[in-house]
Amino acid sequence: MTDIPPRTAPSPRTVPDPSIPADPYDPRALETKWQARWERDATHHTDIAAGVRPYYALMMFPYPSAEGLHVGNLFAFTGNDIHGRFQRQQGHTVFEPMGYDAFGIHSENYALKMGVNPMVLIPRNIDNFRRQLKRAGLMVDWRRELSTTDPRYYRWTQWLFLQLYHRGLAYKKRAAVNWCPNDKTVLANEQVIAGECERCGARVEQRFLEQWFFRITEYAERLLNNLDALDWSESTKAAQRNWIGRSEGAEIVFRVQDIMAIAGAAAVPASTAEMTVSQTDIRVFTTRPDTVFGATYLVLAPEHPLVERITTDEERASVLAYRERSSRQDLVTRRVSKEKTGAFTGAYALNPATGEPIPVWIADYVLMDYGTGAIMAVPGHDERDFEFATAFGLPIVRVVAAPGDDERSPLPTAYTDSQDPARLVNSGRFSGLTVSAAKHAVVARLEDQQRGRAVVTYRLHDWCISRQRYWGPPIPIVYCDVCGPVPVPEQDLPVELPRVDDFTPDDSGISPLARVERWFKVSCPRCGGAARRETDVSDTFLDSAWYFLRYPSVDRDDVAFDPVLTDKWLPVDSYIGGNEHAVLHLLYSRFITMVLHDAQLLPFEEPFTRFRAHGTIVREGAKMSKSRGNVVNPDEYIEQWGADSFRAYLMFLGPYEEGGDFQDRGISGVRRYLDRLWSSAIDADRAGDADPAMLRKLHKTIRKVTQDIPALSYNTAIAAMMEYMKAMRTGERRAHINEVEPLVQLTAPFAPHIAEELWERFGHTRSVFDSGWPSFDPALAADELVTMAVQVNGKTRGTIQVAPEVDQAGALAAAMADAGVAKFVTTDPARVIFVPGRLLNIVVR
RNA sequence: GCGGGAGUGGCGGAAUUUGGCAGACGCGCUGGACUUAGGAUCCAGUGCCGCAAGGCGUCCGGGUUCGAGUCCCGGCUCUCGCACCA
Repeated sequence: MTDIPPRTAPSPRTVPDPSIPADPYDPRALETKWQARWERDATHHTDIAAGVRPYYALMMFPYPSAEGLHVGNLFAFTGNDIHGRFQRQQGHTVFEPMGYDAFGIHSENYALKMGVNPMVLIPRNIDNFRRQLKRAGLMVDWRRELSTTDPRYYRWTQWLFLQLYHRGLAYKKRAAVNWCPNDKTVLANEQVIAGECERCGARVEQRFLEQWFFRITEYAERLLNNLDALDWSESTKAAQRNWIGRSEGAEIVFRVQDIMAIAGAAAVPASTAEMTVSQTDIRVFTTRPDTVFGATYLVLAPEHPLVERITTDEERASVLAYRERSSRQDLVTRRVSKEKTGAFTGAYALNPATGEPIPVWIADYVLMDYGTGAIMAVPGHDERDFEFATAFGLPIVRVVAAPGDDERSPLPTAYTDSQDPARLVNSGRFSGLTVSAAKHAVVARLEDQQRGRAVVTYRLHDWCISRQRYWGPPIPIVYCDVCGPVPVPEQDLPVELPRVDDFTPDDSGISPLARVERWFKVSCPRCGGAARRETDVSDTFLDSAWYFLRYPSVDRDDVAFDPVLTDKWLPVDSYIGGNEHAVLHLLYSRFITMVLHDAQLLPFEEPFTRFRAHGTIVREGAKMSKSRGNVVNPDEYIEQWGADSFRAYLMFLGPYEEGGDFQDRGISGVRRYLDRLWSSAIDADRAGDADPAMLRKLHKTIRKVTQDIPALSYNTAIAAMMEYMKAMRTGERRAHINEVEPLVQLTAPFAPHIAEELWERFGHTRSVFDSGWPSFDPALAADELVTMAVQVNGKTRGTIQVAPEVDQAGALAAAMADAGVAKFVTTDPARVIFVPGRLLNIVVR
């Protein structure tokens, strides 16, 4: 910080300085006073059971890092706090809770580094966070604070797991995970930065481990469709649509030729509802079934289960070698190098459209976890297939053409147009059809032949919720040799995390909890025999996927969330948070809410009625980072300028939903505003009447602020108040109390401490937040005279002061009386454009 | 590649919803007042060129219109999310 702090108290001098008021604005003293007063008077306590007109104003709860509160946290919380305080002044009972998302790998890694159990560290971090948050003057009901690491909380996280388990939405399967060979641990996706471990920088490997999953894909369609009706930031909805990644297409069956010649394979046809599938039929997914005549080969993902069965003896060695090579390659290098590699299996499949045999390849450009893990390659009309076919000399056939294209000439590149002028060629009876018509026709034909069907595929995967780590809620499952996996009975929850000294992850890929025998050795809840606990813990995102349900019921140990309170407070009226959680947290929360709705535990299926993503703050044009050393420490600024100034500056520096540039110098502007508010209020004239012109200005300001706050246009709301302040003080005039008092109420959400103090000094005994909100009189907010722009041929040549209801003739007369205008009007106007109250345009030829 | 957002003074940003005085508000800067002093406070000015009259100005190029930062067409740049997704 380079700025000189403002003087808040008289300097120690022998002669009193007359320019320093006897009673200056002293934010430090006053903020301490009011924070204590709020606590004493329970000003911020929410009457959960009996409060009227409930309004749930929620912000994403923080991860309590050891570094303390980040300015980004405070930006988010302050924005929510202003909204909440405003709603309270509108007469709502506002609930603005705070909690801590304290499980997870961040905390655990930090604890490992310090060599202290996170059970010890986390409470310290939380204490520090709470101290900082209180200093910022948030309207939080601290009695309802929660931490996800509290057994009273995660007991219900485990309960939630069981609800999904009982509904068949939790299952276990082997899956690829991120493995850091250096830290010997599984990493969450978020812990992998550009293919490297975020802690040590080692290249992350793929490992296959048994994992617990939630069947979120079963909800894909609902998660997608509901978005349309949600009042959420458009960018967030777009990110979710993107993530869900719905695509319409077809599944087509290719029969592998000459099955009996392949050793060990038995062609036993099995019939499904839609089509006949034999054990070596290859199902592919395509969004372009219209191009099936151009499918000149098939590609399977290297790890596709059919590979072993169809590979011929001659090709076995090279196929296995390729498979081995690609499995060692981590996902990231695979993405970086887009060079096409692959191996021929020796097998051929019949193209159901042409009847021709086409070769079956494996290649890592086909992903096992999307579609069916197999594609029909149409090199003529897909860029990747074109590259592959070129690299391996496979045939390229044109089956779509624009008018005028030579149907026989070789394609220089893949022709991927599927819009109107493009038509099918070389496609038998389908030639001549448009792409969209052909899609339907081809699928219909394949359905008749039982060789295909229309399907919808999603990019969304099932949610892997298990973590082979220590710092999380243990998954409440017990494995019994006799009974198999048995859920822990609800009355036995929580399954408490044992306190251990050594929670270092090891090379086994198994949770550190697997070393705690006294903990995992249990008897089977069903048969009483010897059994073993699940030693994986659940993903942090599960903790945060339901916390908003817990706040109103946080003092209840008999239920996760009380139905009556839930009905009263939820869904959340206003949710504010960062767009970095646009997909994971917000999608998981929606999913969990839908599941609980289906289980008839919640009357709604969307948790957040309104969501707004706040922007990010940069500093002096650059991203804040520890390495740059340009991180804003809220404590320092609050110390120097006061919490009120800091809050107001954060809200003023840019549009809330975009964030902005934190410039150290800028904070002095809002501080000056508060200084002036202070002195105007202290010196306010209590005799006589307010200036009518000023009252008109006041009512306009009230209208502007009242409209801007719900829209989160905090920067313009503050600008409007500053503008009013300037008007009130022009020519060093003394403001009348009736001009200042409502301004204090308007300022209150932004700068609560100073507002309370001034409100009290005005003689009120109750909190300014229970004083209501100034109303504006539209008649008063309207001007007596308006300034209209006068243009000649579209160029502004002057302004006129007229009554708002003046007609065209009146405005024209007034305009022509203006010499500056008249001199441009040399002939009779050819035309006059009149916008009442705004503008007059005189058109001369 | 797909999708979202954005380009406006020296700087942060208003006005884009509904086409109607571009630059609100703040920072910074300039001048002045008060003052022993000022990095405090207060007053005035501040888009660019020009003594002025006036001209020019919202990423670039077209268009619609009496009138375009705002609408339409084409392009450029930045930014965020997803990405060999078939």
